[in-house]
Amino acid sequence: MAHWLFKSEPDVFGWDDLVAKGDAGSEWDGVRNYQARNAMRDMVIGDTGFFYHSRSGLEIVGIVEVIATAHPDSTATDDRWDCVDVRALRALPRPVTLDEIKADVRLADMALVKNPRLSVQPVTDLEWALVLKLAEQPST
DNA sequence: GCCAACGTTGGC
DNA sequence: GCCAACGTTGGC
Repeated sequence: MAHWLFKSEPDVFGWDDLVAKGDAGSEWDGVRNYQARNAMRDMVIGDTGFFYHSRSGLEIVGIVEVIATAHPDSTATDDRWDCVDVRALRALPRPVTLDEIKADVRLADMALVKNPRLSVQPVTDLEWALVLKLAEQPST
């Protein structure tokens, strides 16, 4: 199973909003960027992803699961845009901040750091494990 | 709220 | 097909 990272502004659609959707989850709609769309087209059911709060928060707060593969984005006005469905799986033991990620040399290549504007991005197995490990350690 | 960085658009 | 102009994103 591959790993991903989904970004959203908590003021618009935050972790709590996805949790509120329950197991039925939600379309990850509104993506209008080809790289992000292509990432979603590569997802399979059961893939997991980090949920990151951009703009305010700047931290990874939870883990989502892909529950439907790419299908047309119901909010799109043309047929270029696809999206997947995701549901909240669990919150991290504690949020992992962007500052922490930047401070860890092993995470310096994360798309989150290198290409902050990409709203849906792949995460390597190593990055995934390292972020989870950070989340399990008390904040320093 | 500002603005740098990036992606997209459209005139040529 | 190039590239200037524009709009959007997101860290600060």
